[in-house]
Amino acid sequence: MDQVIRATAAKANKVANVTKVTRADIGTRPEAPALTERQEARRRRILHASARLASRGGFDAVQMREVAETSQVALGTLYRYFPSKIHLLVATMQDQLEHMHGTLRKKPPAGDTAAERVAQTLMRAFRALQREPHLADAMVRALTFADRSVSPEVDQVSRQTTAIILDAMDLQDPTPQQLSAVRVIEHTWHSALITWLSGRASIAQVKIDIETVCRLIDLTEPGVQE
Amino acid sequence: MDQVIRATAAKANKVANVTKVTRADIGTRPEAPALTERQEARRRRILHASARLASRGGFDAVQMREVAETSQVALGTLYRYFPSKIHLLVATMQDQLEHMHGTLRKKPPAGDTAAERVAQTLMRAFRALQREPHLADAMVRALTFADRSVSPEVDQVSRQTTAIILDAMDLQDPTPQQLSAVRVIEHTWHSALITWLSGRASIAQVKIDIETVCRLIDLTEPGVQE
DNA sequence: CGGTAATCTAGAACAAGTTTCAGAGTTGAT
DNA sequence: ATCAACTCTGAAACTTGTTCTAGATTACCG
Repeated sequence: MDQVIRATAAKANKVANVTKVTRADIGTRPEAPALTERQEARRRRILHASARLASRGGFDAVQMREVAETSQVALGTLYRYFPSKIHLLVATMQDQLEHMHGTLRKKPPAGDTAAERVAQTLMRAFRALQREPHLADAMVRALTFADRSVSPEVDQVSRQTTAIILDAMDLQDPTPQQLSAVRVIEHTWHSALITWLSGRASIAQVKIDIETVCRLIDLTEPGVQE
Repeated sequence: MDQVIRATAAKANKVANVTKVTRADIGTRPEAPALTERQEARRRRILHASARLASRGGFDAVQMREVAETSQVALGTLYRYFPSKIHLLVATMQDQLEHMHGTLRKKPPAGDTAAERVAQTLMRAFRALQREPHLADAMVRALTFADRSVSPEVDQVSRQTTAIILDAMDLQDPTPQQLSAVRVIEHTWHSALITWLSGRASIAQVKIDIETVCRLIDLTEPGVQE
């Protein structure tokens, strides 16, 4: 539960004795340290195992030893690819989000206002999550539990989410106010998911919350106010 | 990290063999199983130790063995009062929230619109959290990481937060729409705190987010629309 | 091809949350 | 005051995330 602090400490160590540059975070997307084919395959196996275990029993069912075993990789190797369980699950989320974004792109939401389209898109995503509630649990919990050492990866997830919402709004260049609204929508989205996952809010309630927050967009949409 | 599942399982067991009713959750407020004076004192010591350790190093610094030692209580006893680290930290949050609510009540926010008053109140709370960022970290992380087994306690925290916001709005009987807005504000509040705590958003950014979401209130305030 | 640095494996070891247990201490009702 | 039930203590044990180590394997450079 507190292993994160140790992960952070370790990372600090690595930075400290820079004798041999150990490349951190093989698992992260953007920089892509050019993986071997076999490495890419390993990475894929790991993410696949992670998602499968998560689908079964959520956050707690993703046990590092089991992920390693399932993906036929030594425990140490797993940790080289993903420096902590949280990193692993956040990476899993990135992976799933990409799928999701692709899927959503195919059927753009039909709605007159940007608010409607965004609400519709989020509800579509929500229904997808409902099909794999355990997986959703694992990913969302990891995301909100992540500490500073996972910031880059979490940020990446956040950017991806923003992209999905902006896509739904179908805007060329959003105003700062609209970007603020998008931020708030993301906040609401995450937090509402959590309350649903922990059984404190119904699906209907989440729907209402999403629709409510999406009205914020209307507030900014008319645009011509200068 | 996954101990929560075991805690849940254990609780299930307790429910299962109901030969001797083991009273669960001494730590929870509302039901108040009538604690002895000494028990009340223990509970207080534990919460105090928890808060103190959290203030030092955040979530990870609150180690159950150390909390037990500091509060002069056996480990088993600590677990009898608070069935998991998460329970303990959520209870700590309840405790702090009570303080906070009391403090806020003394100086009601000055503002013309409900939106302003709420934003002002939340920023005041935010500044209080900034004074003890580690404590804030511990409490918020526990809150969002909590699973179903902690739902009642988390719900209690949520109700308390709602009360604070409604207080700031200064309404007699809010409409369903206003309640929705309050829910969304709470979502934003929590999620914004997380992004700040994990270093992904600045204080200024949090302020903007809060002010943005508070505009939702204006949307519903005029009220006379039937 | 040969050598060297990086990577991978198996497995032990460590840390902290959680559980368990036997015995000592309290409490409450009679 | 006394007995039964409950609670507390101290310590060991167990689980799972994380780290470490020594010895294979692999990738790559010449």
